[in-house]
Amino acid sequence: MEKFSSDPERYYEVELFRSKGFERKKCTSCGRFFWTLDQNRKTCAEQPCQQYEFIGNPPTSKRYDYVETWKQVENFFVKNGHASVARYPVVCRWRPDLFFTVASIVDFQRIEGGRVTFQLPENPLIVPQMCLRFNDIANVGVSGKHFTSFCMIGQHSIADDKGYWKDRCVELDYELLTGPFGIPPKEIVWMEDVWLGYGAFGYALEYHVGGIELGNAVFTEFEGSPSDYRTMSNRVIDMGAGLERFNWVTQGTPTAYDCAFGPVVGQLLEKCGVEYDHNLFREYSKIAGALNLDEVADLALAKKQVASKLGVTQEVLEQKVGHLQALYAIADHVRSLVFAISDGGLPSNVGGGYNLRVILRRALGFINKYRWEVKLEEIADWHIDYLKALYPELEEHRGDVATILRVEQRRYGSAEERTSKIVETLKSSKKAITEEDLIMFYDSEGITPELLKEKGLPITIPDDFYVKVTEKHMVQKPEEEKAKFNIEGLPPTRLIYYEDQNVKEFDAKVLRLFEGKYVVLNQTAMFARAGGQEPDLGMLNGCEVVDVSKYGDIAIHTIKNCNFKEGDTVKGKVDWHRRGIIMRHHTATHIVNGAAQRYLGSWVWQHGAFKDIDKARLDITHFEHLSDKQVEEIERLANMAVQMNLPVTREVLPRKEAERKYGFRIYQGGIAPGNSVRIINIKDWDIEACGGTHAENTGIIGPIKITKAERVQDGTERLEYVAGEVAVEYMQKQARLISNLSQSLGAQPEKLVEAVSNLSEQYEDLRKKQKNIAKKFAFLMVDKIPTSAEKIGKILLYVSSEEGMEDDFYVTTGEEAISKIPNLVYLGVANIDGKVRLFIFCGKEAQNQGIKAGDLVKATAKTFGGSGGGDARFAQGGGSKQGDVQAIKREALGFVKSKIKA
RNA sequence: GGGCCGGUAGUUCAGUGGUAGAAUAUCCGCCUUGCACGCGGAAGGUCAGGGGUUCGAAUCCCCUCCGGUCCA
Repeated sequence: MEKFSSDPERYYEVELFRSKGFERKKCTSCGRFFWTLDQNRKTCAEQPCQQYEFIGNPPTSKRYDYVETWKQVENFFVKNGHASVARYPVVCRWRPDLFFTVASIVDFQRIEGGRVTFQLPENPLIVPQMCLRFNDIANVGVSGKHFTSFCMIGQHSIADDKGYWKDRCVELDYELLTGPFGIPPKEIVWMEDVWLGYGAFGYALEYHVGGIELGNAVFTEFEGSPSDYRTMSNRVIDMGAGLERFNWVTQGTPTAYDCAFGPVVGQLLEKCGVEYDHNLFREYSKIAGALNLDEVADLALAKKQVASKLGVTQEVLEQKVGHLQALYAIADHVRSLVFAISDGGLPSNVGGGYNLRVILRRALGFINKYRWEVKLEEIADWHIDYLKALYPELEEHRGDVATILRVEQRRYGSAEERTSKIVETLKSSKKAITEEDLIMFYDSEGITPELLKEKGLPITIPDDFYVKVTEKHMVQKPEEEKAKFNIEGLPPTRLIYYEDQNVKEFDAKVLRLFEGKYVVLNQTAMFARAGGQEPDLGMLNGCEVVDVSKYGDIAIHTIKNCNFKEGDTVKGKVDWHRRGIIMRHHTATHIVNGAAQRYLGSWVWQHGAFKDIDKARLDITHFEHLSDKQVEEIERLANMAVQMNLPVTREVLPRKEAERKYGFRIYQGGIAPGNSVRIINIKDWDIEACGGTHAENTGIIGPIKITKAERVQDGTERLEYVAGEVAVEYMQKQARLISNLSQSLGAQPEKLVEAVSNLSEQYEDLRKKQKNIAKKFAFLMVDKIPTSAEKIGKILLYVSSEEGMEDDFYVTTGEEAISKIPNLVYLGVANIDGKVRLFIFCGKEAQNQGIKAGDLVKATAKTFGGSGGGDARFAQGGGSKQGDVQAIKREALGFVKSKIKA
């Protein structure tokens, strides 16, 4: 910042400032530099140095609604030589470091190897880019200006012969404000700023009107970081302005929400029966706008102050304002969800899906709290009705958005139910709730301590509660070091398989040999591991190739027993059988993806894929675990695509053309680097950007058999399948399994299920009968005991070992016997399978004599080297050898005698 | 991607290595003109699945499956 501000002529003084006579000033309050035409202005235009002045008093000469506001901006820039391009998806699949598109410039950044390049499909251009940001959720609905989704007016230009640089940029923005929007020039303040982006940065001029920042023109001139940078060959204008704010300034409504959501706020007010006290709210929002909730230490105190300034009680304010803020937040959250779901985002508990679930549940939480009768899909419909004029693609996804919202509302319902059950259990339990409990409930059940307190549980919330939770999640992960080769100066490997997929043999020059086994060639026909496809193998000069992978543009072959040196020419031979299998698996992957999207819905995207020789797998985004029936249906569709023998074509297109022609659906595999993309097109079935080897038509793939479907994480289902000869082998193996099973059960294959369930039924039945008989037998035995037991003083000792009787018998007999004969000591000895189990019961009277079953079992178990335990009344033990009943009896006799004497 | 919690009767759950339980629903009986309630009784279990440790596992360990949830 200092660097740029210390040289304003070089960086900030654009032509417009000179020609119009803008003055550079330093804010008397915060010290920032700004440019203005207003001679009397002393402070900068940003809060807290300046309050909003446009509320109820818009500085523009025109009033536009949200969509119209964009039309005005668009017309202006198109008239001035810009191409207007359609928005990019809000789910940011082309950037590895982002879940969501957070700024318009993100559309045009491609990141490879930590470096960023800018690619504009047109130059210059503008784009109404919907952006999602989840870093300030608590302020949404409250501050009047925070959104989780907003439209960034992106004005981008590369400073070459077609585009322009900062002078023209600022001139255009100034004309936009003063022209179509009719803002008096004196109202516009430009503030000096810097902006650091991913791998590039520049200085910037923010423009403010009426106390609010409308846009920020970043002049991205340097790449690298401020400590280590160089000037870019293609400097980029990155001007981003908030459509919501432009719209707001033209309307001067109490909050940006009142205008930015078109008719939706009105529809919500009506549906929920909420009263809107315009006067109160206008005054409130002027004050509240100055509050950033994150920065206010004592929220309650701040609210109290606001209330007293407005001359109402805090309760009235809370009530009137609370309803409205909740409605605004709901409108915002649902709009974000409409865009996210339309673009392939799914609420879940992982990745960006988590952000979506958070706002979804926040919206539902408000609806619940105020007991409003409104469904999210209804609100989504209102948004779509309004926004389709600007974003017609939303209409196509209306049904899918509703489906996902319904699923999530159901989930929320069951989560609520679960929570209240846990709260009830906690309330009725007498145990004190510890701090660890609180952390556990939050961490694993999602129940906040605030909620527990709210529900009336007597707990104290530690101040550092969330800090502790965060600490629990702190784990450092070991960084894996990749084998590095010095490939500097080597030319990119010519990849023959991209020119002619049918080359099986080739000659190549050995450019470099690392450690005698890593070979770099000038060209290769062996596919190098990429995009989840395992590499081709084969032979180089008769040496076995065990791996081929890519380091940047260079393919490295790993070989065994090298017999050549650098500079040699070698003969390469591709393992064609392996190639054929992997190729079938790869094309099958595209087919299954297409089948899943067709059958399940448009929210299905590839989340990852892997194509190997023995199997292939595809992870898709879907909100629930697939049933067997669904899997079968996908399998049926996939095989249908095979039987239709669809042609599979490959073409390499410039990125912008590919995107225009096929849309963003082509990015199933994630990031496709480079200026051009290779499109694999299975006619009328599936189109993806892909660098793999593919069959030329679907017919040669042969059968596709899905072998497994599992939920790898919330919102992601993994399908595993095999194709071609691997599928045939798989099916044969299955058939063999069934045949073996049916032979060993002696049942026809068709009757297997019936046979097994009969068997288990019979087993259950027998078990019950056996238990019953043992019980009856036990009662008979009890009657025999008094006559056949050994008598030692007042004590009766009875040792029982019945052929074939199991645990149940002895337990029942013993239990029954001591209840009838209080002076009985009962020993049951079960010798089964070379092991022994021992059950000992002591009647009341025997216990009074000091005979404890627990002690007796330990003493008698010694005779067979076993052990055991129990209480005075009942004990059990055993050993891993057979027990000698006579020895046990002798030991027991001795034990009883010793106790009686004592 | 990194964690954490859970899976026991139809249902909701208790059960810290020693005979698998409660509540509720079900069935039978009693009470009642009838219903609700009440009383008594019965039936209901692969303790998610597999392996291990142990004389003995719902309980401890490992793996798998299913569900939930937090963080980035």
